[in-house]
Amino acid sequence: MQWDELSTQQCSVARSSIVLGDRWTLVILSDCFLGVRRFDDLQARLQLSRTTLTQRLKKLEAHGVLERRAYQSKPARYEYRLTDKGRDLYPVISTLLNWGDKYYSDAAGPPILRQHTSCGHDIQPILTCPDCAEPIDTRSVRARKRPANVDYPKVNRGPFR
Amino acid sequence: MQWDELSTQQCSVARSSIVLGDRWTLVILSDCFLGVRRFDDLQARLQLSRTTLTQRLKKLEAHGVLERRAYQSKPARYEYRLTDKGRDLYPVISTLLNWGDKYYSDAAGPPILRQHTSCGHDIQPILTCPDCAEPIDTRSVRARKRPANVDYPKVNRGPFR
DNA sequence: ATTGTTAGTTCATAAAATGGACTCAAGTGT
DNA sequence: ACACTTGAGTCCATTTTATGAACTAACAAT
Repeated sequence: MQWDELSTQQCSVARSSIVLGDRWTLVILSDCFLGVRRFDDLQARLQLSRTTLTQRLKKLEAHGVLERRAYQSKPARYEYRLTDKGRDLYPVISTLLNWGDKYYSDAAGPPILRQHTSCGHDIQPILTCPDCAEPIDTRSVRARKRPANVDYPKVNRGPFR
Repeated sequence: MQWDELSTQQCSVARSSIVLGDRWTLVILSDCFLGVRRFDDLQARLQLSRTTLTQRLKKLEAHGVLERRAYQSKPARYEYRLTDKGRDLYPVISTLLNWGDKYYSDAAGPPILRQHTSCGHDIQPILTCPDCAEPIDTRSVRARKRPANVDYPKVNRGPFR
């Protein structure tokens, strides 16, 4: 199977991966969350080829994660901004950051700190249950297919029922 | 810059991306969290080429995310299991799943449900502050470089101070 | 008139991904 | 005894992507 046919899978991770599971894409988004908006800034900071950057930005725009908008007209210049859909990726980037902080920091700790503005602490956000507020990890969750429904395709993913 | 030189960046997302920011890697891990352990099962379920799967598994093993272990010896057969470091990626996969559920589900809802075993609800875990327990999004966190320290390299990442 | 800035494109080369066949070491069926 | 199957890969030719360096268009500044 080709990489981009993966979207046909009934799996949200697979579908998300089409957009995000590419070289450079996650780092580009990370920079977007840090406030970088311009082509040349992204290129200079990430040191990826301009060709690849162009392709990634087009793809992110096509998927509605970034919006390309003119910030001046003579000459026409464009910048890239996160859409609401893009901003909804914050938890993904944030948990990825947590993991990198835990396993790849030097002895001085994480290079970038995140301060929670309302309580003032430097934090590593955690996953919790929206119902009971308990912290969530692998073992506290059980995955299962959604119930069969005549009107919708049967879910064929998962080694379980 | 080549993709794998990205690790030299002082950025936890960049460092994590070397391991995860590749085609197929996130979906492979997703399957691992669902309990898939064997080469042929992964290959059949994901429909990626055997060559690519081999490379990805080797890389994940090299980075300590998966462990390759024999489950029988005549003939020798191996399976792949998440290590503790790999299990720590659950929040990344889980938030990715949330995002896919939100933007790519059909009208019948998410194809796979996650039940919180302790409270019984089907949930989409959320990010919260470990100190004050408030939900976290982009706007509630301010990023900054760690304080300068003579013994450690200065952080050169980030468009801010 | 020349130089600089920004957001790209073009093109040749290098690196990855793909698909299909093949291997190796057993185990199973007839 | 002989063919067939299983599982975890490897090998190789072809196709697809990525890389790097140079180039362009549209203006602004010196």
